[in-house]
Amino acid sequence: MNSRPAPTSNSRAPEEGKDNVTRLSEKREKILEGALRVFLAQGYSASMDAIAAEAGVAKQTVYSHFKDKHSLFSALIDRLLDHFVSAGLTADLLALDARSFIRKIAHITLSRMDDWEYVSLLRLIIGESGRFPELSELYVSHMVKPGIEKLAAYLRANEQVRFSDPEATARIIHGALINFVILQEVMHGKHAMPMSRERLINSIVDMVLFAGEQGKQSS
Amino acid sequence: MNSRPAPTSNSRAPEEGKDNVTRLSEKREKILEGALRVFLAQGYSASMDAIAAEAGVAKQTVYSHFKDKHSLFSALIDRLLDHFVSAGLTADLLALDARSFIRKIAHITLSRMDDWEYVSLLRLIIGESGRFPELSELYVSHMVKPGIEKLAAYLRANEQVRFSDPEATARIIHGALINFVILQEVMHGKHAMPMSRERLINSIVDMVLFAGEQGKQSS
DNA sequence: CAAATGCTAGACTAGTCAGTATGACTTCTC
DNA sequence: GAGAAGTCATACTGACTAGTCTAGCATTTG
Repeated sequence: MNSRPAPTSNSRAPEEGKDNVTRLSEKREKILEGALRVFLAQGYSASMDAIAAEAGVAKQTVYSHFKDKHSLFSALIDRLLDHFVSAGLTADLLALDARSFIRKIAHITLSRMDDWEYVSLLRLIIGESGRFPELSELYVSHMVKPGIEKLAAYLRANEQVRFSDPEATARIIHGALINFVILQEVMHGKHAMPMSRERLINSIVDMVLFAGEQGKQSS
Repeated sequence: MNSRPAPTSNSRAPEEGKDNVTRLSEKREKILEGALRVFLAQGYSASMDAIAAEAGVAKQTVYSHFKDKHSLFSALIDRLLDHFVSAGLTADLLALDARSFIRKIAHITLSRMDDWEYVSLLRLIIGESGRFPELSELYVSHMVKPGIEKLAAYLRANEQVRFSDPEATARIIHGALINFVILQEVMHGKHAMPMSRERLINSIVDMVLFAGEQGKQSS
């Protein structure tokens, strides 16, 4: 026993034309991609063997790039958060009129319902917010806070509407949208309580604009 | 070695005055209470040894009442869901005027932020909604759906307000409230983005009433 | 060529965990 | 008092896991 198997022809492609730095981060990239699939599917309890296998990489290689499981997990979540942050609301939206602006924001937020990675990330961050409070705080401060602040800034600056408390109003809009994502997709509620995105968006837009109109009259 | 320790004086209180059924369910109750504390604190990955210890019961006793870990977990979540459902909105609230009604609903919903068990349950159900979709569906159909339907029924029936889509409006109110709980407590966002409950509630009430008022005028 | 670096497969350590088995103790019922 | 039912502490099995170690292979660099 203990027969060492025939050394599998360890063929590695030449990979010419790539400098050291690129090649250095190549394996790291593969590991993060494998970890993404496995962690998002199975949660933090996923095994390091499964991650290495999914990444197509030896377990030792994982440990040569990341100190331990916690580090890998944190690095992955950081990366994912960065990825989704960059897809936030851009400056050109601010030129839109109030109705179009809110519609657009709502559409962008709800479009993430179709993104398995986003839905799984949401579930993972909320689920592990007990064990990894620093990650959920990162989510709040990097994704939620800037989004709500930008929305509030728009509501405060726009001439067409006036609210007594734009920050709270922004939270209501955001909460209605994110909770829809959580309820329908994260918690699989779309069968038990179906509702089209358009219906929700229409109601939000109407409600906000009515209230913003009223705020102007009473000022 | 392998010295069997002196049989600890297995003193059991007489427990007179309790019939068989009561005594039968006594251990089960202790197990569920221990499981509650441990599962809510550590998630599904908590060990059965830890649960038995927390319940003050032998592990074998746990397995004599529950087939396996999954059964115990499901039974516990079922029970917790029942517990929180019963504390929902009661019939006497329906007599309130629109402003008071919405305030009351909001206060009740947000008061659960102070309940460690509720916050942990929310985190647990969302976090395990990948592994246990049936539990999150139970949460949706037993807690969320009835609540939103009652709220929508009120909004539809009340003479003081009129909405083009009461169901969607109810979802907005519910989403704004629950998301506040998730953001502030479940995800520990209350330090990064503090906001008083009263501010949120005032904005929700104003927004809904303005919109409900407008809906009447345009009909 | 020779050293260095990064990788691979696989064995290994030390520990945990779900679930089962054992044998003894207590209480109730007949 | 005998048997049944429930419980207890403890030990055990088998599987799995995080992380380490070894020894060898491939490529780059000096």
